[in-house]
Amino acid sequence: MNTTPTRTAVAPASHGPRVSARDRLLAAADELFYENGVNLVGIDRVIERAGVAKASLYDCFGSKEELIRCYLQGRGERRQARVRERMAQFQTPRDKILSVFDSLAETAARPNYHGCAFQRAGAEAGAGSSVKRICDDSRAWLRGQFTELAREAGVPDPQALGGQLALIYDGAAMMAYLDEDPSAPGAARAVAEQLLSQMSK
Amino acid sequence: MNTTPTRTAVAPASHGPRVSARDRLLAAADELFYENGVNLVGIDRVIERAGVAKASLYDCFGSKEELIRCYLQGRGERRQARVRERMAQFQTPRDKILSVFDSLAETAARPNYHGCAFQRAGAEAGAGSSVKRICDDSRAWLRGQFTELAREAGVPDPQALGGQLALIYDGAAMMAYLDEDPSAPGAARAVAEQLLSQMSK
DNA sequence: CTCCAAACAGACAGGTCTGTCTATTTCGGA
DNA sequence: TCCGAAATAGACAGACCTGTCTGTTTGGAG
Repeated sequence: MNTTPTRTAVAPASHGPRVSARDRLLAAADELFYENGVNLVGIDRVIERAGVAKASLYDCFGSKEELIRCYLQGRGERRQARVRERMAQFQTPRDKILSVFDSLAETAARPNYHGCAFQRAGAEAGAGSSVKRICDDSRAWLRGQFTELAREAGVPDPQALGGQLALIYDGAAMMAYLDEDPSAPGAARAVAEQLLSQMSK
Repeated sequence: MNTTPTRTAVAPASHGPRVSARDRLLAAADELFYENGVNLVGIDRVIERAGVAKASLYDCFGSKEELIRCYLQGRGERRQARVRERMAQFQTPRDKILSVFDSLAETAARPNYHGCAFQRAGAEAGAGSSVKRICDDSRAWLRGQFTELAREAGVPDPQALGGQLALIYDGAAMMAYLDEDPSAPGAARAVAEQLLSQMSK
């Protein structure tokens, strides 16, 4: 059900529902789940925000869990795009790595920042759930990027440095969220710089 | 209500209820809230685990929120004791700082580690709630310790270094939890060492 | 022994949650 | 114009949630 194109994804050009119920549900879920946590937000609030009937939600997604999965998938794809776009503006592995923290700084500076969606959803989800698996995938992707760049930079132990950079990223996201401290990503970037300068010697 | 000594805190030496209902409730809450998150665990599960009547819970604590507050307070006091004890075994500010990460490594290596209780509860709690305030207090205490030690170490900007160390601690706790990676605190300690060695030059 | 506070069991209220179901409306394409 | 898919409103079931209340039992202090 979650792969149904739902009539016309492109604009119907005239009256009728501007966007499909599926897209409105995803937009509402993205706001509500991210702002309040997936467990605290009920189906009723989502469909009310989306202006959609409950049956439509279950026709489109089949369950709340599947809606959460799709919400996180969208977040993941958008983060990947943001990070890749930033990285592409730089040449050296070192600058590409640091650009990830600039990307985080930009995101965390937004007034309605509520931390890393994958940290929060992963912590709320049960250990073996499919939601947790999606969070794990996104986390592994970012860590993999760091590790790959560390390898390209020619450091002696790319896996170790990749893990450290991912750890710093985690800490910055958490601190920016819980302490409402938008300077955290900048502090994390400074730590990363020290790690990189030390490594290159 | 939450400060009532409840009959006899010390062992009644004979039959009867070994420990007070209050203490059994706190022990049950400590396990269940920490393992599953404060929002996912209902009152009924707590009283069932504690072997206590529901009325006793509301006599002792008045509300679930107050029980959560007391649960977090206990966690905070125990963490403070652990960290202080570790730090006391070392002389230099540098070694005291690193000992905090050793303490975290020990905690995170336990099989039922579920991350930092204050990170998780703080993320689940609403922005202005009293639960969030307790989490903020514990986080501020740790950050303050780092900053104070950085000051004693004579670094040029103790606040900045204190924040960076707290950030690394956050990242290590998160990564150890979500990725089930018990090596994270060790990696964080290595980052801290680099920060400290660089600073001292 | 008597009294009182603590703890007990358990029903109950009122709300929210996920998910199902019925019956109706809307709209594009054949 | 007519059919079928998509969407609609809204009732409903069954479970769980927090919190209140009634009435009973227990055990130690005076």
